[in-house]
Amino acid sequence: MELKPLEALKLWHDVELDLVRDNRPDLSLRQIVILLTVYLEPPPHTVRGLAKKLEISKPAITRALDTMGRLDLLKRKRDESDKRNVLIQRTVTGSVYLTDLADSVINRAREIGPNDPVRSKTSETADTPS
Amino acid sequence: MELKPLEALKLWHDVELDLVRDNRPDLSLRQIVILLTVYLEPPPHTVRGLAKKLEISKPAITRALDTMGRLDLLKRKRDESDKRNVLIQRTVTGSVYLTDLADSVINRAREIGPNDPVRSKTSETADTPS
DNA sequence: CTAGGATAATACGCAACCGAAACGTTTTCG
DNA sequence: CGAAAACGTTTCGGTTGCGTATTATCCTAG
Repeated sequence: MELKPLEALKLWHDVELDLVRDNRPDLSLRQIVILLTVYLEPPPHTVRGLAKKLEISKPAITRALDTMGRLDLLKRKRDESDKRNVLIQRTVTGSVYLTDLADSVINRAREIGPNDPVRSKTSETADTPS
Repeated sequence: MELKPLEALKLWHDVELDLVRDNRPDLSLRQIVILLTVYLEPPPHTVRGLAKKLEISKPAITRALDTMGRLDLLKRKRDESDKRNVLIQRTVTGSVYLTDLADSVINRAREIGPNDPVRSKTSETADTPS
């Protein structure tokens, strides 16, 4: 898939705008990366494993699990074969969340191609003061 | 441009991972949206205009301008014709920041197409405990 | 069965963010 | 003029995030 710089930035902008407006719980960059990793890559996922792979500190992972667990975006489960480990698992709510994200990316990407990158529907809410 | 759900999520994941790892100053979702809007849409940009368009509160815009101004990602300028207004302007540093972001999106998007969505180079840093 | 290593969680101090409300300045309009 | 509106900023109280350092629990060797 080929993109020009302005198209790439517009895509990014449009999707992030969807995220901001739909005011879902606003997750930090780290949290979103963790969530996506858990859902995209094959289990098992542990705190240490995620910390190493994503280059995020372990406490940051733990806190992210606290927050996203509270939001039911994923859940913890002790590893019974080695009780030091915590396995991070997916939830239905998390799947829905990411499905929505994927939809946003797909729809915004679809608009990109045959479009003038400058004037989209944005000019209807003018940025200039009245 | 057409994307499948898994491809969309993988693209999002990969780019966000670039952002986390390159540890640039980590901007919040709102901040990135503000930054992108200022650079993608034609000026002038005001606090009130951005707040309305992005559905973000005015104090949040002000704080974002403080932070990103400190990082030299954009700058303020009083509107001389109406001194109540503050015009938000671009900077070289901000352009570089977004150019890097665009590069990341472009490169990650290029990898998407003819690729197996499951096993990429991620498996070399195994997520499983040793 | 005890010492050492590994894992996740917690404590602490700090910084940043948020929304609502209040404020100071500038412009507009009666 | 003087009052009202518009604009951006600041203040307030509260929440959340981060990293470093420490703790509690569990496994594994010797």
